Amino acid sequence: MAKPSLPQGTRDFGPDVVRKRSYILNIIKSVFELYGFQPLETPAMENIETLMGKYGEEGDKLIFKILNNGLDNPEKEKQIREDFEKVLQGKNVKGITERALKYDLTIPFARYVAMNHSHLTFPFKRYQVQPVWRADRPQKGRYREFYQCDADVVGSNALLNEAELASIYHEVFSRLKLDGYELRINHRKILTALAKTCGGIDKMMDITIAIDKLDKIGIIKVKEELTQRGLTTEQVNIIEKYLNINGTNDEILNSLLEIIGKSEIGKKGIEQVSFVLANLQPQHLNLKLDPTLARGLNYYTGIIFEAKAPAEVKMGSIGGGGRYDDLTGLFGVPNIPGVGISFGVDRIYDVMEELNLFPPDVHIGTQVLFFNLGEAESTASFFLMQQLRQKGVRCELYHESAKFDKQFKYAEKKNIPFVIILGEKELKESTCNIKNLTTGMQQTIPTADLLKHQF
RNA sequence: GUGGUUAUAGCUCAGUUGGUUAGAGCAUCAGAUUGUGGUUCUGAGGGUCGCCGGUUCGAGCCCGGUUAGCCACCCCA
Repeated sequence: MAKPSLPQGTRDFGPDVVRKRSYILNIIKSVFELYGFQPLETPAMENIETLMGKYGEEGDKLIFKILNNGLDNPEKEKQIREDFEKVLQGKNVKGITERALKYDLTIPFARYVAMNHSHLTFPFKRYQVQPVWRADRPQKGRYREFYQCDADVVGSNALLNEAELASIYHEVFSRLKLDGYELRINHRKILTALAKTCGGIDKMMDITIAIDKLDKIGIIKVKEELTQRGLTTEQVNIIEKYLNINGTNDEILNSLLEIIGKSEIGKKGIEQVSFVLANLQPQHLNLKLDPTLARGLNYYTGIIFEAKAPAEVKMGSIGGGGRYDDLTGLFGVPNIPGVGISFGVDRIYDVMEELNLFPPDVHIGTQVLFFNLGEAESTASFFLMQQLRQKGVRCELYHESAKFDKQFKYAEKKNIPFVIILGEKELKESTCNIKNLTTGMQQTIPTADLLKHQF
């Protein structure tokens, strides 16, 4: 028998890890609820045409496709061979694969809204916490199965939503003690205006992909890449001027007005960003306008967000989002605009682990361990334990009569803070010993008082 | 998908130009200790050297392939 193993890029989560993940997830979910979002879940798999073509050419390649069942049916052999020929040419054929694992939560949500818009109350605010799958090659902070936590508002053009979503980022990261995070915003229309002034709208993709790398590769390489992508020196110079914009949010807005303010679309983008910034206290939210922020997903049309891990951990993006004018239009229901954000829990986990930000009590599962010191003693302990459980105290009784040494070590390993020792002597006297393993302090109390004791 | 790099005990890692029986620390288990853990001491168990093949009298070490981790590119949370 071969050694068991996991598929590339997937992980098991042991008890400690699940507790820490839940700690993060619970904070995110409760903040979503605090802002009036409602939960939604969609299936792990979608019909493949729901997903294809929504994430750009690269995205399509990273979608996990599911092989149809029954391909070995001899009656269909001829058709299947023909279909498979098409697969070899890089096409998707229903006869071979008609379903795929979901790639993100936004598109399935758009599909849901398109299917249910007639009986949803708009604006519809939903949050969704589920795994997604990408056939990417794994590396640090990149997995093939990972969780996304999304909050979206659909059916509203109000920029108030953007302001609220920015506050959610702040609230969640503050509660996680992840100070030092950075939230950057930009506007697709600002990027569009830039593209229009140099190279034309069809160069938009080339320009955004290149300038998005500024942080990583520096201005010189970005210029090289722009030239390589077919921009003239004059156009590259405008972009360089754009990339050199710096200063406070207000200063950046002014510089942007200078470069692209003449274009209607650019002006509109700048206005919207100003509005959102004006309605928040950006300095308190680590909120920074960043004209170089691009984001790959091509359905964004308005303000875009990116949350970055504290600079010292080299993780990059731990969340992102933005506004999309017409996502449900892809599914035949036009004119439902939306805006949403996403948290990448797996990356947030890695960052928190690296910065040691989990609270120590995150590991406390069982609060009290009853020692097992014999038959009569354990029967009495069991009875007491059940009463404590009724009170909501998480307890367990050691599974067999054993030496003290063993039972103490069990409690230690499981991070159980209290043990209750009830032996022959205590049984006679109707008392029990409560020992706090953190402090080493021990007290003897009448069993009758145990239920009143605070753990 | 492309390139680089790593893989030895549960964990972290040594392992000489290829040479007899592959080591250490930590962890585990047992004992010192039949009602008080964390310290200490003694002892024990634990390995198909990731997997498959090749070169060689002989491979943990060299070569090829493969799987997985990590890193870079692409892209992204």
